[in-house]
Amino acid sequence: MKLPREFYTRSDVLKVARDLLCRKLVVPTRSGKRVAGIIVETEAYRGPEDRASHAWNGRRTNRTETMYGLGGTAYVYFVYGMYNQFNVVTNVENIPHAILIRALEPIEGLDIMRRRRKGRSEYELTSGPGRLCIAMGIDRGLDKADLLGDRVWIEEGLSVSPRKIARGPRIGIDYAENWKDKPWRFWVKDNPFVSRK
DNA sequence: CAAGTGATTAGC
DNA sequence: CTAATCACTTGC
Repeated sequence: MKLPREFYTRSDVLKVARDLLCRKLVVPTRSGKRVAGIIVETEAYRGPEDRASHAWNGRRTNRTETMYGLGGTAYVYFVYGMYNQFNVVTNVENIPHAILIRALEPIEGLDIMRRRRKGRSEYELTSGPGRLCIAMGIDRGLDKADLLGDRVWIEEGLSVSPRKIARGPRIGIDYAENWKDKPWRFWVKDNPFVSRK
């Protein structure tokens, strides 16, 4: 079952980021096979007040426009000249909240992932936001894709026990001044596919 | 630990 | 228009 629209349009992005743990991210291939992974690490970004968010201070440009869309939309952008990053837009239209998916545990289509990440160990397949996009075949063609559509979606998976959730500061946002230490990164405790220990 | 890579952004 | 930056990964 795909997660319903109401899952994404909730107003508390931190809550949605936690709830996304242990859900299943699915991308079908052109030949109709499924590549999928269990979400084990997320980060919440709460524009416009969050200095770390691309939509900080109401910044609304060609790239960030996607974040102003309806909850349940994919926000995929390109960084460091090499990598795509997959995010989930939350909240209602015109409130630019989003959640970065930082790590997955591979669960379906392992053969396809291994081919796309040739020479990498099992743990390196999807343990990082750039890595998982390569393994899943996610690129900017999926920016603005509806997560209730058929190009990329998230299924219920399992709901996670609160005891299994850890939280801490977000990664790679040293520029974010007083927002950089907020514990808005969530992960599944002891899961070996989390991007950093 | 630092290079690499090019889209995006701010600032002129 | 130009220059700096970047929600990262890899190989040294």
